[in-house]
Amino acid sequence: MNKELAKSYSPRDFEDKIYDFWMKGNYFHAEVDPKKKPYTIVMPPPNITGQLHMGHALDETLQDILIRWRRMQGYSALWLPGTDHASIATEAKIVEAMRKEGVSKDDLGREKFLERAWEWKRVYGGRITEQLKKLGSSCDWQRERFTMDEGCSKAVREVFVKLYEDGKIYRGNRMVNWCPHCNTSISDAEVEYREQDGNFWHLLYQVKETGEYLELATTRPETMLGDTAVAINERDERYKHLHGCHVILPLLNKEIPIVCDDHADMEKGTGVVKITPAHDPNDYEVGQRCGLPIVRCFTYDGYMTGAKDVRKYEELKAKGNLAENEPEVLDCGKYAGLTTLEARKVMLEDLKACGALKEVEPLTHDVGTCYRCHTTIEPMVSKQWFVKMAPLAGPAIDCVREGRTRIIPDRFEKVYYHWMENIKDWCISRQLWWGHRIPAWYCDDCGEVIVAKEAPDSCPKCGKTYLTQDEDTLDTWFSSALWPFSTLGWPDKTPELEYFFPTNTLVTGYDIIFFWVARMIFSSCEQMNSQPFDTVFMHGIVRDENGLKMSKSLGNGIDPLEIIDKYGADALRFFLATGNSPGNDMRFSEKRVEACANFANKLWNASRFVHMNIDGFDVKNELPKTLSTEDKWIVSSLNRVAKEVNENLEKFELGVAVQKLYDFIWDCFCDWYIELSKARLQSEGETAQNARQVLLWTLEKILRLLHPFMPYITEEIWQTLPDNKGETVMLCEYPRYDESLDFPQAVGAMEKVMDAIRAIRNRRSEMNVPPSKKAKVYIATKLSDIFEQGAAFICRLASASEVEIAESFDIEGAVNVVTADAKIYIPMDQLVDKTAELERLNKELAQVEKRLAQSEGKLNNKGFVAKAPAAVVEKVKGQAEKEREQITMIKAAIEALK
RNA sequence: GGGAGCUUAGCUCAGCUGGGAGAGCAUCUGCCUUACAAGCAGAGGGUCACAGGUUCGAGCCCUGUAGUUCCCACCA
Repeated sequence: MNKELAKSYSPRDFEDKIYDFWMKGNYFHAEVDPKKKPYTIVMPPPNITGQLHMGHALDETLQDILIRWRRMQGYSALWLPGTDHASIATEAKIVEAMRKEGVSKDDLGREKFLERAWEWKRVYGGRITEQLKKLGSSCDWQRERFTMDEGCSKAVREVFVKLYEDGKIYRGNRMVNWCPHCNTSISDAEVEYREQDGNFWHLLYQVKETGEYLELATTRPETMLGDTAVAINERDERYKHLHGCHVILPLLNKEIPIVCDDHADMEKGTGVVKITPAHDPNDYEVGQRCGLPIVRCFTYDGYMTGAKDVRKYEELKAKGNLAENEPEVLDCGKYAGLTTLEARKVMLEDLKACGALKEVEPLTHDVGTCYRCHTTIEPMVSKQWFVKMAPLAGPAIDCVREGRTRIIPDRFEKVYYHWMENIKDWCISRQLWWGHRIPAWYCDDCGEVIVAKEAPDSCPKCGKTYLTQDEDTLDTWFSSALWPFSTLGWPDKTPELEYFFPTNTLVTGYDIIFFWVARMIFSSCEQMNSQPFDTVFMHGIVRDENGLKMSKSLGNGIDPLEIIDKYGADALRFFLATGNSPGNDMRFSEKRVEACANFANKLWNASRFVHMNIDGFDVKNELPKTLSTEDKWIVSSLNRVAKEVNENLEKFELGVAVQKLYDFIWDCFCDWYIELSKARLQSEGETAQNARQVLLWTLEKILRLLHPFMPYITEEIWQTLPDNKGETVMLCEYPRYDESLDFPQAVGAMEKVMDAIRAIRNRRSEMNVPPSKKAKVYIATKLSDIFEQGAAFICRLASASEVEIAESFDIEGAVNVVTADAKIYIPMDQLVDKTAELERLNKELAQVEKRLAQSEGKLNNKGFVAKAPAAVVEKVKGQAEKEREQITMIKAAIEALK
């Protein structure tokens, strides 16, 4: 590593090099170590199709901060990385790429398609992980996993079989969300509702028995071909006479019954509802209750069914292979083969023509769309695999309610409960090829269903060997739900699992609570009988500079890699950590990234200053035996900031922690301590040597404290410091509060002197006196010791030529400054504008008097004195005392001027 | 329809269990004070959305109102 610090801060020159250094040192690797406490984070696995975006950058940064911090605290800190196969997203990309070549999935066949998919994974799966490295992520790459690797696949089969054997997984025809574009079922969680303009089409169905017309409304008239009833409410007086009657379905002239069901709400519309059990979730329920046939009129890829579809159904029927709830298929005749939307148009014209369309009423409503392609979801009855949620939800709710898993911020716990308490069975089968194939086989001969971890040789029922595996694959989230334990070796009993599980912190965005967090919790409760992690640390999303969600379609995404290239990874990380409060969205701001880079630059230059002064001397990285007041002040301040940083990290208030550090490094260390040290550094002997040691010691602690946030620059600088213990700052002990390093008296004294310096600077600045013009300063104070000690600083930092200290002075024609502990005179005769000075003094007097009035108001308030904590009362008393003194001093100054 | 968040300086946002309103950027002033002009020293700028309430004391707690964003929900 470099022993020299470059002249200027240029992150590009060293970030990659440092990462290599860490990798070579194997510092990210965490071992099972009984001597240490484990701390584990499993990385939310990015999709293999993914490109690093700001959301990842935020997620990874927060995790890396936590893991580096815990590692430095001495934990065996494991950050386990990996990627997700993302079945639906990846398959869509591959299909799209194939389409451009004019090849379809069916052309290729399953086997060839999967070869191609694995090739895709090989090419792109590593891209995202390489990008993560740019951020400085200290993951244990030796333990990197993939949701479709052998271990994870084994875990998937294990869980599937177990749940099946427990009766918690079943297969059947149920209403599911069908995406006609992706050509697969999706789970409820994968449906996104979007507002769309539409219409209520009011239709008239004639009652066969009475000849009257029933009016009903629908937003999807094309489903009417699948109507198998109309429903009314049993108590609805308007329709009592129609119980047991029938209506004639227009266009088909088919007779369907009028049924009574509570789903028909008397308050809504006409109180009459058409019932399409095959294409509407509610109607499906009504159909089940009333024993209605299910008639399907859409194909699974979004067209109206026709003769061909009917034929398939008939074939199945002939074979006796119709399952429970298998929908009948309708030949839609003239509409067959049209897309559902085309059919809607034509049908509306036909309905109008036959007088069945009474009215068109425009409305906007929320329409379910596929979260991947945003195609409108078609609810369809289809044969799928489901996880029974009722037995899984209870323990998962208890897990959070009893605090075994804590969600931060806790308002998300409510969201979690609400979802869990109302959860329906989880449709886990997908009509896709890329994913974990469902471990179920069907006997071609007797139809027996065999669910097993490995492919069976023969049918256990009839002994025949013609078995066909289920064509479907599992929902991607089925495998990611097992991530916290499948990655640690489960179902095998590995030492890693024993040691690192349950994991500690899960860091993720609130947008995947349902997809992932909730499912990990119930899966872990079920399989491991334990929480998967003790804390979920939620963050928000990163929006663009205008507060809009970054998205591909808007083209407003900002590439983290470009930002890193421009400002360095440390600056980006620092930006993402600053102002981040749990669960809240944040806005990206290049200006602020720049400000963070400036901060890095500041630290860089401060380090150069330290080098300039210690190079060539034999300086130990330890505190000297005797500390001056300013040494004690900086040591105490550092010590206190270490405390605050640790406390805030414990609370996951990374934004607060990082702000405290920023203020300390910039204000306390750079702007004050370095300036204060200059005088001593120019002297000789022990005085200078002590200053060098404190500078080095403090800087080194600063680098440690800042390391989790800005890993690269801290390492680069640390490597150049003398007297280091160890090879890398990332394995140094993280500073903790140490009572023996707290010097309250010195801090108090230093602050009084700093107050005086600020006050003098302030006055000079108001009067536009350039620093080059020095002036003698007289300080009237009762605390002469403190100011004697601070005199050199006042000279240096407040442009004083000389400082004289006494209890009081009698000076005319001087500028006055009053602090809480001193009255300061600066004789600058030629600069003193008597009227202006009087004006200013009067203004100041008014201000202090106002404050005194506030203080006295409190103290005269019996309630306050009686009820406020003693410490608060004392504080106000002290303030009032100082304020009275100040008023006396200011009044005296006014008198003197007159 | 239900739920949640947000509303603080010109802009973007912090503000821990209630105890004298903060940062960054922007604006203005003065400085090349040899670590840093990516900087230093200062200044201005806020009825903490509004209205009530609790309290000795409210940006913070409670109730209501308005605006805004998001989540959930089968509204035909």
